[in-house]
Amino acid sequence: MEPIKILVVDDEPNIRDLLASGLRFAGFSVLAVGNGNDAVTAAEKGNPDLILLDVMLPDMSGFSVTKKLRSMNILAPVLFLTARDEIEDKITGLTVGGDDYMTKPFSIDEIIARINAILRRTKQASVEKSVIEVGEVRIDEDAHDVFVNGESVELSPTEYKLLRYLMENANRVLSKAQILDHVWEYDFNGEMGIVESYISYLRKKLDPLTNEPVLLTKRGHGYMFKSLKKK
Amino acid sequence: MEPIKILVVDDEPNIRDLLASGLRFAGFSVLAVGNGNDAVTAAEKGNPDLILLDVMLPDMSGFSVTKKLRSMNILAPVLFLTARDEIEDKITGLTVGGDDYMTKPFSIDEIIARINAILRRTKQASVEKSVIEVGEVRIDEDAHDVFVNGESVELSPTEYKLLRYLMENANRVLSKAQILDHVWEYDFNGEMGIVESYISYLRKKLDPLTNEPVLLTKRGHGYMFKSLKKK
DNA sequence: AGCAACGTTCAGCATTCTCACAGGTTCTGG
DNA sequence: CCAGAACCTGTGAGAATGCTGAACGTTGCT
Repeated sequence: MEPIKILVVDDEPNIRDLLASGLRFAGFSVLAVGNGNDAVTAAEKGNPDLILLDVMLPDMSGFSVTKKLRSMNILAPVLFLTARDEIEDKITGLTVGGDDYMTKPFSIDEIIARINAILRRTKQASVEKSVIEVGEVRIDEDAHDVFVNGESVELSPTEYKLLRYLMENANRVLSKAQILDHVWEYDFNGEMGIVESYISYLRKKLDPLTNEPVLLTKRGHGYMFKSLKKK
Repeated sequence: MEPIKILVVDDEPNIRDLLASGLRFAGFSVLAVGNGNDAVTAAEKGNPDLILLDVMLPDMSGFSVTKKLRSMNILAPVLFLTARDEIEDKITGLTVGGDDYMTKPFSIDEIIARINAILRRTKQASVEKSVIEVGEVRIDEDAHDVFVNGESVELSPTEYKLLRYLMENANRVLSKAQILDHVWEYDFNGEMGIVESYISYLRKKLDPLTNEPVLLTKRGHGYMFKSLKKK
């Protein structure tokens, strides 16, 4: 099976590397460049399945890059990255086709979820299903719905992301640092205690509906989503 | 089968030697350097499978090293080492890919376990399975779960590490000094009586579930995990 | 503006863990 | 068979870790 190719375009090396290593670890084949011209060249040669494109680039804007690509008949969907206070209005018009956009700062897991969502929509086969089901809990990625034994559960955005990350790694201990790095935005500067808080929130919502606790504390190591049956 | 190559980067010679000899004995091919510049050079030439990287280096931080490596397209996973008080502030963002981190002081066996965990997740080949099974006892390294004849047993972190070390060396006598060196943190300066205590704890938890004692005392020599069947 | 939902920190509480110690038990050499 | 060595294990103090409710600021919605 061919790996899915992603072209990452961001001028900040930190963000670029963060994205590259995160996406590579998630199984994508990644090519990363730092400006618009290189992006066009790389897209032409590399024929990526998706382009992760910062809107603010040193030489040309992400819009121009997209326009140029389209005129060259390169139709890979684009996931735009933009700072929170930058022009959200102008972006909305651009997310035609399969495109989408995200604001910085983001969490790496959220980026991957969006990428998968886009690829799913643009009829790429071989992309994982939009439903994650482990034991008694089921998540619908498209609708952002969570069900426990058929009963719907309302989760806040952060609760949802945390649960998804834990379920994607079911039956594997995840340290608080790993959870923080994957679920929270990359510029989060707080304490790990917040993970404990959110684990607590999730338990309060999930445990009344499950036959046995699904979120286990592995003292000294971290947390684990447990299910008897394998995924 | 090619040995797995590890690059060790730490400026304290004691720690560096401890790591190097411990990892060599565990079967890895080790290259050890003392600063960030040498690390970059060595990584470039040596093409290691994993990098053990102290965050505090004399010339540049572990972050910069990683950044430099990534920009050179050296994608070996990194296991960061950091003092316990440096942890809380700047550790976030480190474990995005397959990376992980550990706090100093550590135990050498714990380092090896983490290395294997990372290698298991990145390259799936040629790395031992995450399950250690000897006789009636089974350990799941990913979940940190312990089963005796199918029944789950709850162990504290130290109990778990001790049991793992004994099982990795099943049917071989281990002296208390060896156990102390492998299982306890390298700056532990207590008495060996602690080993006796933890052996006792383990027996109290394991013996009720086994058909015959698995932890044998070799008076005057040490302890041994015994199993009739070979692993 | 007012309100509700959310994210974040913090402090107090509870639990668990580590480790030392000490008295008891088993083993071994002479 | 005795004495000393080696080992076992209960007790408890203090530390580490984790849980949770409360408070507060921010954001978005009506």
